Amino acid sequence: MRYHRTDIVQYAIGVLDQYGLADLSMRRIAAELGVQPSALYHHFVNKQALLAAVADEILARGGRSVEPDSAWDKQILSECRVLRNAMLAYRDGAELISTVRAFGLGVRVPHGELAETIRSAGFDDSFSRAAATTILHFVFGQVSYEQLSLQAHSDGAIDSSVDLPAGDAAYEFSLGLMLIVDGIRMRQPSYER
Amino acid sequence: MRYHRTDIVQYAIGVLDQYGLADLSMRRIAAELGVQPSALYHHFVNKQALLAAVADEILARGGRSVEPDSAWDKQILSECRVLRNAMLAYRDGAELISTVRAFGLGVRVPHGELAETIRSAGFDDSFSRAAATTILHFVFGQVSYEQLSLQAHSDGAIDSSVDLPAGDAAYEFSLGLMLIVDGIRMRQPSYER
DNA sequence: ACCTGAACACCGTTCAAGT
DNA sequence: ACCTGAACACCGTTCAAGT
Repeated sequence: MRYHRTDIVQYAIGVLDQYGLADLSMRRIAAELGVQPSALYHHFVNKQALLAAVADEILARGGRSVEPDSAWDKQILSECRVLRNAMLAYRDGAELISTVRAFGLGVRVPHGELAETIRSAGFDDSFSRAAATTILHFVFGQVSYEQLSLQAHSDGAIDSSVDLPAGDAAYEFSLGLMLIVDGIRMRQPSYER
Repeated sequence: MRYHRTDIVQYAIGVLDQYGLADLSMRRIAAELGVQPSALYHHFVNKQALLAAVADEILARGGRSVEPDSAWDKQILSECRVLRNAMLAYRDGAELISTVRAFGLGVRVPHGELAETIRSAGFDDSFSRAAATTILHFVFGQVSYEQLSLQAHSDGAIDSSVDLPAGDAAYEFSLGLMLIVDGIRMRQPSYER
């Protein structure tokens, strides 16, 4: 059997979802494909590049938010919800995306869309980009934590004395996002009371 | 030579600062101590526990914010600045703390203080905790990213086509924090215009 | 209480060679 | 173009045994 980059990414997503990020090794992916580990290096320069491709595919599968012509704040909430769902759809999805970003690799995270949406509310480029970054930091942190506590409840592997969020995750997500969006709105030139 | 937990943590911080988180291995710490790797397991059940201790020590060295009796929002900014400085003081400090948190281990992160400060502004427990969590997600994400781009500029190891923040990190930090704090303030029962 | 020495079951990556 | 086979230089962790 001969494979392409895309086949490998599909299998890798399967491994991720079944075994988790900690067990997403080159050797395991290779084994799953019925191939020698070294074969993967014909398709990806290294493991980081493979993980980046997996991260991009997970985000791509989540789709894009298309709120026709609703208000900028509704649009942001919608874009973030799509992003959150994309990550929640696979085991350790948020951790994977965070990890790839921590490598300094480019992941097709919707920073541009968010910044554009904010700019459409009348902000300049520099502010819009910074605000979009703020939103993304929150989203990745929140969803990673959310996914961690999901896992903590399913297996017993996590120290229960720490007790994680526990509160309604979807609520916490909306609340945090709303705080940031409100903070942005307050800075609109046209903002009154 | 015989060591205690605390000695090992000191050496581990040295290894972290010199070689980075990726090279902070049990074997390297042991080598630095002039001891067999297995010796470390007499002091820590596993690597995660050792990393958690290192994370706690780094945060402890950062100290605590003591803004006598200034306004709640100033207090929050101060607490976050202290936290940021603590992480920036060591190579990969923010990544380390994020990693330990991702394990589901308890790190002595100032969540309680932040929540208490917010509660002092007149919010209920549930909201205060959620808002504190929002702030921390932002802070860890932001400072990790900040530290990544510091590293990207010092070595050439990071894909320069991705080009990271580039903007003034301290400014971005303050801005993001301010957005969240403003969002919180807007929800104060006593808030007017 | 603290450590050694040896082993086990893994990693990511390289490289010559095959088809 | 895609893969094998073998090797290299690492990991974290366990465990019997030493002092």
